[in-house]
Amino acid sequence: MNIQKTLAYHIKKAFLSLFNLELETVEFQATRKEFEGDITVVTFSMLRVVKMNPAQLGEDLGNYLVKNLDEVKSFNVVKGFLNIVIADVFFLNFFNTIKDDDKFGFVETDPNGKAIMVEYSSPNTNKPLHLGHIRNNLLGYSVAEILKAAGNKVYKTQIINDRGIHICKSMLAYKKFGHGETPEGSGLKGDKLVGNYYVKFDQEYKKEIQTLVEDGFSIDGAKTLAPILFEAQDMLLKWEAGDEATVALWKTMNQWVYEGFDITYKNLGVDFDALYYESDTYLLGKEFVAEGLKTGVFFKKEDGSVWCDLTEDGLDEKIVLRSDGTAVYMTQDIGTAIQRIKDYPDVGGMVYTVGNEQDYHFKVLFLILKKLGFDWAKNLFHLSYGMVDLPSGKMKSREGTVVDADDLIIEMAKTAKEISQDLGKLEEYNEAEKQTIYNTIGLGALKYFILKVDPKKRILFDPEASVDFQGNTGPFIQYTYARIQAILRKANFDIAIKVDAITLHKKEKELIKQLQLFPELIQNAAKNHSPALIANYTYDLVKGFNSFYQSVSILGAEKDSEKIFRVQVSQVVSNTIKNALSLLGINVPERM
RNA sequence: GGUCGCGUAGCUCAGCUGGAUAGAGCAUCUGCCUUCUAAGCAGACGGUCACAGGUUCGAAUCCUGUCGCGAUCACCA
Repeated sequence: MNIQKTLAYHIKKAFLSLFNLELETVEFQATRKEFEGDITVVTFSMLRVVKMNPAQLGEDLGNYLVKNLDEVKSFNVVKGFLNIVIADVFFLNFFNTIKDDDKFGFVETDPNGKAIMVEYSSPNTNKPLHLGHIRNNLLGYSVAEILKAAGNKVYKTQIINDRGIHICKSMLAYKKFGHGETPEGSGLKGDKLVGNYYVKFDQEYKKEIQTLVEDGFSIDGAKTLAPILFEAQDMLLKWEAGDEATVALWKTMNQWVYEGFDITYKNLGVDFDALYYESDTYLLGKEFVAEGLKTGVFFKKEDGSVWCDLTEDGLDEKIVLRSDGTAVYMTQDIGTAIQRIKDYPDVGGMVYTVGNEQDYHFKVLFLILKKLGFDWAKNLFHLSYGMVDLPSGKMKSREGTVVDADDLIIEMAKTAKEISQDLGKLEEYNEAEKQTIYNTIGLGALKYFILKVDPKKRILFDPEASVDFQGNTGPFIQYTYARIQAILRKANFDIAIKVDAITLHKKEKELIKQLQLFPELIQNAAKNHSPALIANYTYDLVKGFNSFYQSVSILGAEKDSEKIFRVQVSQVVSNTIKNALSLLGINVPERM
């Protein structure tokens, strides 16, 4: 039974015996550092029930608790706050229950429970991944891991936007200017190669506009008249009609992109359990639009387009099928959702990791799925996150103002290398081992930098001012882990110690208190879909450990029992760091 | 214009279902490596929690309004 519940029970009992009154809730908070105590009861709200001054009430309750509860050692009252000091033995007993639990705080997955499908990444196939995708991938991956740790079965997935005008633009430019270039021949990553042609298309498009403007057209007029645009649209029609050569080129170029993406995903350390392609799911979407038309969820306008009326829900009308009968974005998303439930009948809910510019889209999508009568539709969640902006403003692929994902990962490892070489602590390792550590640290810095921020907020990323490696950062946390490993390498004993042999040091008690919060924290992070909560917790834990580390000697403790206990605390802390970071997709180095 | 989100120290961010004197990191300044890894620790400096009302014993937190920034309101995805 946790201490809070025990206290709440006894305080309610105290109310019965002291005042013959029943209390509904007891409000707790952590005791502030400047006061003595481990947990604090806020008595203000109780004053509604008993009319007395808060100081006296605190005294009465404190006395009762000390008398009736072994766990309560002493207390003090400051204004309306009853600060309670918990006996060491309580913390030591707790510590003993977790010290051999490798996965302390993680909840075993219920194999019969409902699964959650987490979608993330979901790129277009016409250009390489950039910093925006990195935030998406890290968030989605992390939330999936957190949901797992909280006891859910999880499938990671993405929808690949493999059809549409965007890929046709790359295809067209390739056809016109590519001269049969291949990733193998040019040594370029497939996604980079295809991305180059997307940029090439845009350049040609702009050139044509320029020419048209010189001929006297307005800019807006020229934009709709550029011949290359018609060619691209023409290509899309050919693709939809199943034209062999076009489909073949589409397949080839998409394949290049997938191979490129796979490398980036691998370097980033993210993965997927199931892949969905828009080109496979949009037809199912159309089926269900037809279905909804019958049941009256949708209606048809005179021109043949199909709509959903959401005005009663405070929204607008939304198109779900064009007048020419072709699918729109919404059609495809309806189909994909339904397809997923068909493929994975144990899925009871889904999380969509998509930028906040699509808040409205997902609001509508979820509503439509509800109207179509799917009971799982109530368990859909849009994990919406803010954009990553550069100091110069928005990133634009076509204008080349993007921070490329692959480049950034390499850049981070390079910085890690420079710092590490200055410090010179890795002499025992060979080059390959060193490089692995640089990658771990570089990625750790990047991932932590992005995940510690509340997903809702936009991130300003300045490529000039490089990501920090000191303070509230990934490397700082990794460093603490490595530091603990150095101790554990020197102290490889495994002896059980008696709890009554120890008087807890203040810092030790703080660490155990911090550890106690971990299981609830995981649940909380899962409920809120927030890796930031995990990041902040880990930072606090690590700060606590470093403070402990500097104020006592672990291996130089006076008594053996103390030494063993301190090593064990260090061990549990390092294991918790490792597990917490794994929820953020961050690895830990044994040395750094 | 309607809707949604954000606004906390010079900068980047915490602040749980309202609670004690609003917390960290970076930057600036002071100390601490012959002793377990100084990517560290201890401390100083730094705030009208955008603004104005309201609810409450108590508001950064909840409500209303104003201002600022962003997104969105397509037969684009």
